[in-house]
Amino acid sequence: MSHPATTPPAPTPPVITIQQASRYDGRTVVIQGWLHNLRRSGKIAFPIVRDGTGFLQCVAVKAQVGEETFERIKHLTHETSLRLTGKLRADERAPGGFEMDVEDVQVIQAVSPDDPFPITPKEHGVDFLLDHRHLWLRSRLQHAVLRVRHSVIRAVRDFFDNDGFTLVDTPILTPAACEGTTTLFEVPYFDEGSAYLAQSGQLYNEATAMAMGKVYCFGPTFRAEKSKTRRHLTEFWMVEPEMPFVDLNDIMDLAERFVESVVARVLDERKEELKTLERDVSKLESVRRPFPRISYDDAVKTLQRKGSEIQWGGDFGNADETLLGEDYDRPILVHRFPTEIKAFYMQPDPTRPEVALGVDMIAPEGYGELIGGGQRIHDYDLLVERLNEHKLPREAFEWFLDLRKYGSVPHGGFGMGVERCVAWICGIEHVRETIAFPRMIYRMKP
RNA sequence: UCCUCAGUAGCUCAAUGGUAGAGCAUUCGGCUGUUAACCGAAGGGUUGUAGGUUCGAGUCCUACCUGAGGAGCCA
Repeated sequence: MSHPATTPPAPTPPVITIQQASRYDGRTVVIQGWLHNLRRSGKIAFPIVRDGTGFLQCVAVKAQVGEETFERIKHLTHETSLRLTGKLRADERAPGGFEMDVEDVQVIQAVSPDDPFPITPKEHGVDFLLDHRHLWLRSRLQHAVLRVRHSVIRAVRDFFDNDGFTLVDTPILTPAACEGTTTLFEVPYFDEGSAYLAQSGQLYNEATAMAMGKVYCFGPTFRAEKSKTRRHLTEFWMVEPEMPFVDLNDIMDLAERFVESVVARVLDERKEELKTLERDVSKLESVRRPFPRISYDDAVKTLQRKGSEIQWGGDFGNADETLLGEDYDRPILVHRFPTEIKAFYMQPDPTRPEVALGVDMIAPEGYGELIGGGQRIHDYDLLVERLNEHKLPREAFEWFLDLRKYGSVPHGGFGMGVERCVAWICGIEHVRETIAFPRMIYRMKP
């Protein structure tokens, strides 16, 4: 079937993302996105469009686009979805360095003026913003935080993948308390009665490490504790490496290299976002090995000198962690905590059984504990003793004891909460902004 | 669970116990380089809920509801 030759069709401009704008300088392109803001005067309008990859200032001059198109642009409402055609041009006056001379606008769905986009350019309260989290995500700061989070997660995976670790994900539905300490979310589970949402993958990691060598798991973690602070979520993401044939020093070495590499990666990949967040990047550039290593004993003395009420044997409060971290320009490693305040599986120091071979990494600037970990008990009899001391049901831990029966080796690892890491790197107050849909004690919607 | 604070227009906040107001958002008008644009006008209210004190309550008292910050616990 043939058509009579008429005028050749006009070349269709390429559809590009805002991120690609610099590669199309001087060319006519199509941008698909949402109207972020609109400034206008009588004969010129500046629609600012976002498409998920960035923000682009556009310019529509009445004399160029024509009366009818200009009128349509003038009345566009916030967050209307649209397709803009125009020529890209480098311009210092535009916030992103590039702007588009609009030739045509096609509205995909217009936001009704009777029910305008609720989040305005002015300030809002936390309650309102969290109720509208599904829309709040569109704002510049939230967009920047989630892009940093994405880079952190990629950096975490790349670090372990390139360091000889195998990803072995651990179950989210678990039969009982893994550590017997924190409160768990209970869910009905067929004839078995109840299952509990995982609060850590570590115990399973100890099994997979004996099968695979160096392993890590990376997934959501659940704590049903009624914590109500800027550092807590009930659902958060945690990465947990576990290694056979290592001691506490090896674990601290790994934690150091790991955090250094994650921070370096974000500095490299997310300059724009850190700028949007007004993060003082010099505070991140100083995050280089080696990190100071301080024993719990010395940490307690330092804290007492600084006026803390802490006594040897007690755990650090948030104020203590801030006090400890404030003298350093990088994270610090505090090691060898009193055995009594640590989990049942912590390996005691053979030269001083009253302290355990555990380590916490405390972030600077008051962000608190970033990493917690240490060496695990590898001796069968000692582990049985600890289970008894902690009044944990032995039957539930038979499989865990098996690991000490069939070729046990010294081993250990740590866990890092992704949200605390992202909050620290971004320099934001509250972990709730570091995850798309935060789950907190009094908030589960949207 | 405990302590502290807050709730007024769609949003952010004012209002000595005496007529509920401003900015933003929305609508209309003006403006050719704006940067949270600006200027003028309009519409928009059961002051979280229930009770109480008072001639009179957004304001004072009691209880409750909702939320925030912190403590404990933790990453």
